[in-house]
Amino acid sequence: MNLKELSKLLNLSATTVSRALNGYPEVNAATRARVVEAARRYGYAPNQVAKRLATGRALTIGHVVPLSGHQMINPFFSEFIAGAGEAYSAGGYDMLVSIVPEVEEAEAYGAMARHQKVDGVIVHGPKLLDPRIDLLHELGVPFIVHGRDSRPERDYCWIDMNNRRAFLRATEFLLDLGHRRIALLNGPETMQFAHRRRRGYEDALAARGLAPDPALMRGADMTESYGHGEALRMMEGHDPPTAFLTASILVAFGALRAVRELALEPGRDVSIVTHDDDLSFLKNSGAVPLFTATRSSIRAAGRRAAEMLIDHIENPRAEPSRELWEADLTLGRSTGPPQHEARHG
Amino acid sequence: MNLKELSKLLNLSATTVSRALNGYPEVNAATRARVVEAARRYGYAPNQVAKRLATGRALTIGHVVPLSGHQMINPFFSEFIAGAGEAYSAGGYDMLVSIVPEVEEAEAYGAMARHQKVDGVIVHGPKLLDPRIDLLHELGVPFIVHGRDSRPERDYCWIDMNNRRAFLRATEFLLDLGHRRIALLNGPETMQFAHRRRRGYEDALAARGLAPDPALMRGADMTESYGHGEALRMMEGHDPPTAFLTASILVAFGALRAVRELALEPGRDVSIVTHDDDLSFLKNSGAVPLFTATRSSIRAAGRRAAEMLIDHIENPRAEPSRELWEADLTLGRSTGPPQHEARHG
DNA sequence: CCCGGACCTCAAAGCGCTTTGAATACAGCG
DNA sequence: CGCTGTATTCAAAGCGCTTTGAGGTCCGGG
Repeated sequence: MNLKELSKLLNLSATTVSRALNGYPEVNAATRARVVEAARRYGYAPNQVAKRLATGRALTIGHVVPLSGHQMINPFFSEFIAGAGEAYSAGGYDMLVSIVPEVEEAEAYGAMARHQKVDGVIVHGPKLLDPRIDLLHELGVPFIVHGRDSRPERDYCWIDMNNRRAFLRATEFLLDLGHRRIALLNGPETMQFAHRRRRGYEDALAARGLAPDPALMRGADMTESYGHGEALRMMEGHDPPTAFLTASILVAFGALRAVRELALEPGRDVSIVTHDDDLSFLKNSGAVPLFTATRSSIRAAGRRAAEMLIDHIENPRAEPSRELWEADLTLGRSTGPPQHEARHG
Repeated sequence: MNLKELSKLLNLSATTVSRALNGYPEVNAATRARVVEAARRYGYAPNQVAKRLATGRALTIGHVVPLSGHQMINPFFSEFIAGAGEAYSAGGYDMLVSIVPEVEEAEAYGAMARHQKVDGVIVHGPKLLDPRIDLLHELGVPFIVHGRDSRPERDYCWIDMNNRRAFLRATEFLLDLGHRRIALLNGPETMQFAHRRRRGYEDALAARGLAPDPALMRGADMTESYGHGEALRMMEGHDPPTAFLTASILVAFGALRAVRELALEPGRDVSIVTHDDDLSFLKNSGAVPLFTATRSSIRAAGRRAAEMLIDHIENPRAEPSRELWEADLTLGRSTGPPQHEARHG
């Protein structure tokens, strides 16, 4: 059933039927009712492809998801799009996802734009100096960055968490408890967010006159086994840390497992603070949460990012908008004063 | 730059340019070279929307992802699409993702099909008697089910893991070690896959003349905290299990955490066997894997499902194909004979 | 009774591509 | 030289929708 057939059935022109269904004012209320009813009865639904060609709007937003070097797909991605999906539904947009090896990432954006498949794109996981931002500017595609470049003064939309401050506060919190040897299990430090987190960590140490110890700092894809492996290695080294600051709850679970394997009590023998993206399948759960954590919902960010992008698409002349969210710092069961200080201080 | 402009520039008709670029044989080799070069130089890329309208093919495959009752997004989904994405790239297809509350799931398939946005869809997570299968048949949309209905004799494509046998083998393995009180931390039992897993578990028990104990069986969304909570409760109950069989590595990590909190040694005091979907961010890692597990890569299944669907779309008259994969059973560090038997047997 | 305006409806053009059916050019053949 | 066949190119129609610009109808005011 297409528009022509439906209008024939109704003895109306395609124009009128189209207008009736799209809510244009210049059609008689009785006619509209008749059209809507017929469309319902015959199960007519406009062909989106034709509609897109005619209107020039794709009503689609693109996401490019890179597979990291080790073919890992970012587990936060599904959480982000769960949020974005809500905004898309509300705004009548579809979501197009392209999954590509990391090295083809930029090209994937180019292809989406040139073929006019999408009205806008979301840029995930910006690197330190991210070429995609210039690329998208050149291509003239509306976009929003989840995170930001190191040149945020440039004219583009972004939504980000205050990574530096979150890790500054987390580190200060551990320092206040008396910890001096605090390990950082960071995300991949080619990423902007990880870079900022490290700065927060280092700034907090510096403010107390402490120098960061390279032996206590790592950066890598945020997996459970990374957290476990690095925590184990550090704890078994000489002069082990008394606390860990981890970049994701996945890493924190790994570190926790290492602590338990060493027959130590988390929160007493070793402290763990983590950033928590509030993943729906890995909750920081419990009446008192398991982990002391800086928390910012990645899903909420996805929802908001989608809203902002839609807004930007529909009002292209408006100023690019930015939002910087602060993370909560919630107290859990994984932190306490270091053993040594507790006994003697 | 569109086709008309490019052909004007080349002093050729749009027909010839289109054919040159699409590899049709009836165009002179020299002409083709000239066209291809010009397209490259001017950055011409055909408008996909127009192409789709003209050819009647969407070159897009749809995924509908439901948000469960508690708004949880299935973490396996991202892993599945990572695999599927590879097949789509290879076949020139795009991936359209629609994220909807569970109750609107069927309607989302209907909308994709009626609006002709997609050439086919993937059905995730079939329920016991899944209405989507009939619906898609009626709508005439090619589809493949990841999993299967309880009526698999009906004519549709599917790819599934032998869930029943995997859990049968896992249970038998624990029984062979001497375990008699084996807890099952299953997925949501409205799902076909969880239902089959439970049958495997029960069949294995029945074969040894053991009756399943309802106190040792649970089914729910497969989260870490579910695994932790249920394992803790069961261990603290009277007549606790000596082994756990869990439906996902997420649940297994939860159970492991509970075991450790009780100061018990996994593999010695309590055994854990899990199914492992081989998630890239939650590896069952180690020289000897952490968990004894039945393993089947959900990502590989995604890749294969996409290939099969594309095949089905391009050869609609062929018989619907099915594949049933067997899971490996790999030995890890989380299992051993039960304490009591070990001492006295 | 005529005219302007409000209201409703329509035919046709256009979105950018593919594909059909026809046209042109040229070589080879009898 | 006329004819057939092959190789190459083209004009035009069509995919299903929106939108423009125009036409028709009906009303009240002059």
